[in-house]
Amino acid sequence: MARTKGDHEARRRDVSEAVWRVLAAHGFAGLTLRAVAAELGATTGLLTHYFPAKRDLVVHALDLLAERTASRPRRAAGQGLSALRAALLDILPLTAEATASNRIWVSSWDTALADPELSADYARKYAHGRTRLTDLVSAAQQRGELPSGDPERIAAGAQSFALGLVVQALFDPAAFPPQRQAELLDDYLTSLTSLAAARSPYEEPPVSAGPVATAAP
Amino acid sequence: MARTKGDHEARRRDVSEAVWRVLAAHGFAGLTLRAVAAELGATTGLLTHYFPAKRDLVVHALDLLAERTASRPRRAAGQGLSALRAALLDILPLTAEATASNRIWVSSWDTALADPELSADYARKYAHGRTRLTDLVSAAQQRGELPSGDPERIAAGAQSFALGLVVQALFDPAAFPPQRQAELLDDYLTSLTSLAAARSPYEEPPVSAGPVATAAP
DNA sequence: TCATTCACACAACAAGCGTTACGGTTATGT
DNA sequence: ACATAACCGTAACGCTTGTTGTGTGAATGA
Repeated sequence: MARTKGDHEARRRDVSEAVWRVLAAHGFAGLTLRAVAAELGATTGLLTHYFPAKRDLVVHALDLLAERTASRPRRAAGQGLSALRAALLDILPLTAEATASNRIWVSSWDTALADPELSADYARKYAHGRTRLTDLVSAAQQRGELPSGDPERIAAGAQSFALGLVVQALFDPAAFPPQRQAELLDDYLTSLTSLAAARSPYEEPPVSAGPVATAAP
Repeated sequence: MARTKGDHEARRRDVSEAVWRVLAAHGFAGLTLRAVAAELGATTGLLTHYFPAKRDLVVHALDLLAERTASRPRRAAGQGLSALRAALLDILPLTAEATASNRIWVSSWDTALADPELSADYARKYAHGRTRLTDLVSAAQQRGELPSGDPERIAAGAQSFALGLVVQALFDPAAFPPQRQAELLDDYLTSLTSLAAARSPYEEPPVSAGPVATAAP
């Protein structure tokens, strides 16, 4: 029935992997059907056979990347705080593979922010990640490894920290080798650990203070 | 000498501002000379008159954005920890203008990561920001408002936190309104404040632990 | 075995891109 | 007042892009 005895879906995976390679090397600006075809050692005919349009190609590649990232072998996690640490480490570009994934991910933000539908999709995705982290924070709190405090807020902070570290490490891998990333993360977790349960020991003026006005059009 | 009595440089600023508007609305994928010209109410002839090529147009727009961001009115900063807080707040998308700037900035990461020269430029830029933060951290430490500890590391952590919060706020402005961003930042600063000077109260296996191998090709 | 169907190469398409050339208009220096 | 040069609209160029159509060889099912 087919030249390659091939699964239809398996070929689509091959194509998506070629998309990843092109994206990791040249970004979205360099993502053309011909570039993907060349990377695959094929022609655009193959691509259009498996994907009706470029948009579908990209969507499938990103979906597959997310899925694969979610289901990739995660590091051995203990319980409580240790599990939180493991989850955050799994986000960081500590390996070549994770670096490529993160690079693609960061690159896709341009496209995502320009498309409201995609943007909402991403927001949902990050919100989901936050609830996952929230559970881990709660568990760590119940074991007494983290002081009390709104677990959702702590999780949001942790996600911010990890996300920002990803970006920095991508731009300056020399300044942020794996070990340093882990050190910085541990610094962060340590500061969470020793956080007094009583809120804010110092008082500051509200955000709107200063010469810059608060948002709102 | 000219149709508009115009400063040459002033017109170039006008053009760059049109570039910002197009970028904020449609991202780099939607940045075409014709789109910029339309946004400006002019034609591509004007653009090519002021910029020899598209690349120069983009570079100038981003340079100007960085310059303007650096020199925009900053919120009243106190001393020490308060100054650090102010500097970090100035990064966040708390105003409509800052949101647009950050959105453009994040979008440019795709292009930047694909170009080694630009990438190095960005890395230098962030490194510079880190040294600026490092000074603020040192000052806060000398006033006893922050526990001792490598100020450079604390600054790197703070920058990561702010950067990640920027990204989250861009994708989910509803979940991260200005006040919440400030709360999360204050949470972070509070945790720094109460950080015990003695290092890491908990012990963990090294990074390379777990099923995932460490980087290095 | 023969018709069919899948898998893909190949080639051509229109649309949109950055860039270039040109020409008319307007303000300026002399 | 006149030459000059800046300003910028107009239009065309060649190229690349995503997409479409056609054709061919291999595998399949009857």
